[in-house]
Amino acid sequence: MINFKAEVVQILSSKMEELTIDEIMEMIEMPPDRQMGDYAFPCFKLAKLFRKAPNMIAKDIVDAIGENTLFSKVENKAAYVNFFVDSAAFAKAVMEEVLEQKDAYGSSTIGEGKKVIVEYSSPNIAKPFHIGHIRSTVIGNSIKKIYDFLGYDTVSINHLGDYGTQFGKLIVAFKRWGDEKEVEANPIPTLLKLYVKLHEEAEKEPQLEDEARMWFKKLEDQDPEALRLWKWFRDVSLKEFSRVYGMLNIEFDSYAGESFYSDKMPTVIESMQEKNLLKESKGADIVDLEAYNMPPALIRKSDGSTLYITRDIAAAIYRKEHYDFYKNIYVVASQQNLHFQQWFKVIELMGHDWAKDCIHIPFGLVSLEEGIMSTRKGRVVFLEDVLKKAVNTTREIMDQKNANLENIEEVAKQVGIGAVIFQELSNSRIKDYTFSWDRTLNFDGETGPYVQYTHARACSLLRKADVEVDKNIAYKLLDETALKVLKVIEQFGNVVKEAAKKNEPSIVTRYIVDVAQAFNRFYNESPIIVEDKELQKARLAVVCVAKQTIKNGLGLLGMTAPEKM
RNA sequence: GGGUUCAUAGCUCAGUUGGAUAGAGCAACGCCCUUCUAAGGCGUGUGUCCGGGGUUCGAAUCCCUGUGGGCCCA
Repeated sequence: MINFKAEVVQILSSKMEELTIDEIMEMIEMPPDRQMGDYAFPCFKLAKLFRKAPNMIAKDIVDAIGENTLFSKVENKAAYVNFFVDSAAFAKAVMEEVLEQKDAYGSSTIGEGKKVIVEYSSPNIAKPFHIGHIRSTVIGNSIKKIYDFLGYDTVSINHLGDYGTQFGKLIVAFKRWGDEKEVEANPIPTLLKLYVKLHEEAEKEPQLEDEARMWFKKLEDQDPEALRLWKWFRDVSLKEFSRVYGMLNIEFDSYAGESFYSDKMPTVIESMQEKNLLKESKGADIVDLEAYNMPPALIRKSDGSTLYITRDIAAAIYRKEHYDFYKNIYVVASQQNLHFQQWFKVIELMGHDWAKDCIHIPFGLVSLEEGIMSTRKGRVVFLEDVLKKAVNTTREIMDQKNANLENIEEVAKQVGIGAVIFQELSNSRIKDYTFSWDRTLNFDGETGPYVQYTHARACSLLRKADVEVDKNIAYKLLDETALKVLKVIEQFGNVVKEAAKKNEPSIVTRYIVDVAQAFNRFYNESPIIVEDKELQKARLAVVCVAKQTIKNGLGLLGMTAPEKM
């Protein structure tokens, strides 16, 4: 594809030897309105260099440039030099690119040969999968897909919370009050009930806590009964999680959770001892981080048990050895900021220069209108319920609008669940938000259904016209609204790179809305299927590339693009 | 108390490395389906960009400071 920006730089560079190519590249801007041109070069900064008023500099540059084939007009306005791209040349460049690349349009090979690990979702075993878990799950999945699209070799890891003293408690509770059939039938709610009951009973009967500690010890010592129960709890929980992952269409390359690293911690602690990092404090082993303005990292408690931080360090070291990652990304709530800073620092102090390749991607807190979520107080919204309700609502809307659709169930799932994912990925990660059914189930405006609907409309046009779109198009027939669509589409590649750079899927989400808005304006203003076959073909080509861009974009969010809805 | 993060329209939020008149969606009201899917399009109104300083040709954006909220640590 012709790089118009590079052409602008070339032209400017030939008129101004005082500036380097890179300096000019840095200064180029996109005007806020297309009427002002496609690229702009502001001259304010040059005032000192040329000892002239910025307006005059801009005027001189324009006079010097004269005629050019790629740009229909070069104009001076105030202190700006504005470049107007020749419409036909631009349309040709964009459309050829999309039509050639198809599903790969917007992708890149910049990540080739580099391995990126993305850890996300990571729920706790035997605990409900609630609306708070959606963030890590969906953001992480999208980040993985974005890196994939840029050519990186990605590994997705679900770091399950499947180890710790709570399993001792669970074993005790199950042995006392549990029923195998009940657990099998309804695993997580039943296990949760048992867990809560143990806490209540332990207040009256404190020796239950000791019993629980004993059973966890047995688990660590590979006692057959403890191991069997733990594994069973893990399996039934995972089965339930898998149902939700299935609805979201999310898969993981690895489910290596906390238990997987339990036997890898002693060597890590030894290595810290060798490096003289550990200090004793109140019977516990810590790494003093005062020099870095952080509280100490607690590596081993006075009773000898290890902590999350030790497990995370062991996991990171294992991953470096096993995967030799280029980047090791953690999609975990911002509450854990300090935790990550601490152990990244410990890794660095251990002499691992790859500490800088470990990245924590934080996101904000989800709360309910009634307050912060609390499973024990029953203040919780289950993710599966949200997804089901979204599908049902979609189904109701479809029954009114398009009841004859052959695969209506399937489409209702794609749209309903897509709506939840899209909304989750609409705002910047870091923002806190309050979950609201109204907002989740509203399908008007900047929503997933809006974008999918736009895609379905485009598909419908292509079906109706039933002509093959190729690159042999009368580009000059396209009018302003069509060009605006192409102008947005051209940005896709940059948008994907920007989203990866900032690890921010919402950049893609909002971009897709821009594409859909531009397309819908075009759709309303310009009849596509018209008598004039040449014009029809040109407009259909716009429909085709818009459809392709929306589809590719939705793919990066982990969504599908139905052809009918 | 320390750290961290956020504050933009009634609500939810965008706003690229400082750049031209600060933008979307929701909500409200009005218009557009005998023509390609109305989950759509068009139009109407609203801003102390949290307050105060500073940097400069230019600040919602950068620096300092104050206020208010979230989260984390003892």
